[in-house]
Amino acid sequence: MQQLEQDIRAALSAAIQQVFGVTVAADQLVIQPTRKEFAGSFTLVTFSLTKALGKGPEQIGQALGEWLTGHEVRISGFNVVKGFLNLEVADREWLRLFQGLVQQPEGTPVPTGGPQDVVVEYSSPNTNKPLHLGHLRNNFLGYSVAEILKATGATVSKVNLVNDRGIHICKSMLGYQQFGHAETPESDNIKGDHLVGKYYVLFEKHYREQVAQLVAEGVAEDTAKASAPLMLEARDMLQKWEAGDEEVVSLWRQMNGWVYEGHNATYAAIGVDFDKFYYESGTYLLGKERVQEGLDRGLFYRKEDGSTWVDLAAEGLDQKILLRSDGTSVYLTQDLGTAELKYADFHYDSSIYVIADEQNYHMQVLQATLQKLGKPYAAAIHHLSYGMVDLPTGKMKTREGTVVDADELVREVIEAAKVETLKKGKIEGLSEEELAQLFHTLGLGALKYYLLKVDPKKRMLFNPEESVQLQGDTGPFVQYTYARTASLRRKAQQMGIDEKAEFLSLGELQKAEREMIEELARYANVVTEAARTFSPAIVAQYAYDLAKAYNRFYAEVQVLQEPDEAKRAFRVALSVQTGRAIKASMKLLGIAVPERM
RNA sequence: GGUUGUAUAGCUCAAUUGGAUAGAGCAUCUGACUACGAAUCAGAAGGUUUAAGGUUCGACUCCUUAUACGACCA
Repeated sequence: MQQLEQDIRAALSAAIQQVFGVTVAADQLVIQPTRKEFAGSFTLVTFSLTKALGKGPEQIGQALGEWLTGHEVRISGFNVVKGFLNLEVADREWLRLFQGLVQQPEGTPVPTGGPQDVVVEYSSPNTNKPLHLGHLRNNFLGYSVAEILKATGATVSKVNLVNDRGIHICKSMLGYQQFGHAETPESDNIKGDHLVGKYYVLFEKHYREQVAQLVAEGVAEDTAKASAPLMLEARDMLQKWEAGDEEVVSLWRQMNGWVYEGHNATYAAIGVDFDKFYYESGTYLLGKERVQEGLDRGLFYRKEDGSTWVDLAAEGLDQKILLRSDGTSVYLTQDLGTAELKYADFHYDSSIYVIADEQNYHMQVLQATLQKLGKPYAAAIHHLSYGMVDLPTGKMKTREGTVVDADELVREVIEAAKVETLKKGKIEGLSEEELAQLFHTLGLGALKYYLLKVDPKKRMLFNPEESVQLQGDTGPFVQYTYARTASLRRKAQQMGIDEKAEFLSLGELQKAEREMIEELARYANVVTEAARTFSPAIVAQYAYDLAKAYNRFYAEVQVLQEPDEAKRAFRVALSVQTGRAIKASMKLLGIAVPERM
């Protein structure tokens, strides 16, 4: 398709030269897909040529259309509507294109000229609580973008930067010490991340009570927050941690271990993985060294209180603190260290950070600071900024207990898929294990598709009822369509139909067939665009379009009942190829497709 | 206060980056299973693209101002 469009551009450019004696570069022509209501596949917008050619838009369209049908065999017809020249591509050309797709081995990369060595950092959880709905959008996005970039032929490394240190981690540790009873995930049969999260919440609860108490006694709120006993203890614990206090570090290890186990179980359930883990406890010291380097080279400066700052006013940003007056590090400090480690490990030409848009400013500061330090890898940093997930009731808030837990949500979508699938009753003969697998595939398919179909940049609304729906623009709709093609293929094989027959001499195509080929041929464009914009939403939209087009095709033409042998084989091949394309597209979203459902 | 993002059908989202009569799904209504999977298909209805100006052959898209909601930085 990309090739065909280029050829048409070149032919149009030649036509303009021949007919009007004017040179217009092929890539300057405005070409777009023809709208459904008109005949044709490619449309030249002739408005933009009127000045250069000194003619009216209809006149230009008519002249170019006539020349092209006379000189380019692949163009079989044309029509002109106002400033639009609609070009019809010959059926033989569509069949040739289709033949090419059928013969292409699975997983053939789509070269885009984009980066070749990419690091995608995503997930990046705190080790004081379980994953929630917001993390799910992040994880699905990160995984999917990595898959999309792989499809362009790039080498992609997925990394997870674990936020395993800092005051918030101390809070859950302190909560456990003070309000816990030495329980373990085993003793209470609870996932480790949930156990730790419970004590983080308990800490916050008691801490708020202390603050409220102080405020009631007449203390100013800010002072109360800073001087509540629990906060003082947490700070004390953080200092002990930084000093390597044995008892504190050992508790830290134990509780983080529980969280890792819990998070890993969630990762396994949602089907995401990582090539490498980084831990902030392992990068903040390197970050401090970089701050010192900047200080030595006069790029950063110290204030009277001993804190270290970088001045990014020249870059349109503010002054930003790098080290506190007591010498402890801030987020930015450790991010400097992590960036350096990642580059040392992977020598990337593109480094993607999947982080919510609330950190837009922070990411600008990080990149500008690295640039100030003259780090060669700074320019390759790209912040894949995505919008937060809202609930019908508003924002998710820990305080108000409105946070949607990831593990629970996954259980719910699987259960919903199970209920609906059993209701349909089309799955006899599957074993218990196969059924469990199927419900998982469908439940996660619904959830992933729901979270990925929205433009990542945009804030989105999570509606629990809609997220488990199976009809319309949903993951299971696409999965269902795949299962249809698979079912049809099984029957065709039983009938001995050759799905790899020769189709070039088939003659005229039906509208539904032609549209199906056009959709299939778009795949490379879709991958290119999705990779360029880091947008799984484009792939989701495409998977939906494929499914929609196939179901229309399926309703309009007969496949196995078609009496003409050549046509029958062609339609089977079209179905098989559609199945392949759906499977490949869904794979880019991290979604599996079932053979039956 | 400063910076910044968003605003499209009742609801959730699209719109090939300035092109044709702004498209889908959900919800509502109508039709299609003794044809290959009805988790489907066909159709109806639903819009002053937040408001007001501007730029041009042409604006949901670009510019200005205002309003609403969000985020970040003090």
